[in-house]
Amino acid sequence: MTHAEVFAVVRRIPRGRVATYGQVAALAGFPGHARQVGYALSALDIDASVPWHRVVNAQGRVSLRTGGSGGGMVQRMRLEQEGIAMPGGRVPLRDYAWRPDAEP
DNA sequence: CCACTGACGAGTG
DNA sequence: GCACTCGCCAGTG
Repeated sequence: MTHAEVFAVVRRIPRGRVATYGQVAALAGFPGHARQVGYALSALDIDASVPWHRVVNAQGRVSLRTGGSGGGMVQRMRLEQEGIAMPGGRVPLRDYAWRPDAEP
């Protein structure tokens, strides 16, 4: 359950899709460790070579300090750049959730 | 090396 | 829908 493991999974998230913390943890082989995934991402740099912005919480919301230093705005901006809208301030997971089994 | 410190999730009332 | 509880690990200073 190292940060590297988490990043490896996050890097697999296809563009235009989002994954939840719990999903990433499960795919990394550590179901139930969603929190640690969050801790791992917290160590990431905003310019890191990882699509960390595609990771949202189970409610489709951006978990990082929303409104604080504007960090959350960066994530939202990047998501919209990929065509992922956030009506109501949250991502409609029903439509954008990443489905590894649905990949080509 | 020790202690602190966090991007969560699921269940219950 | 909201408030509260418990379970979890690795990195940083």
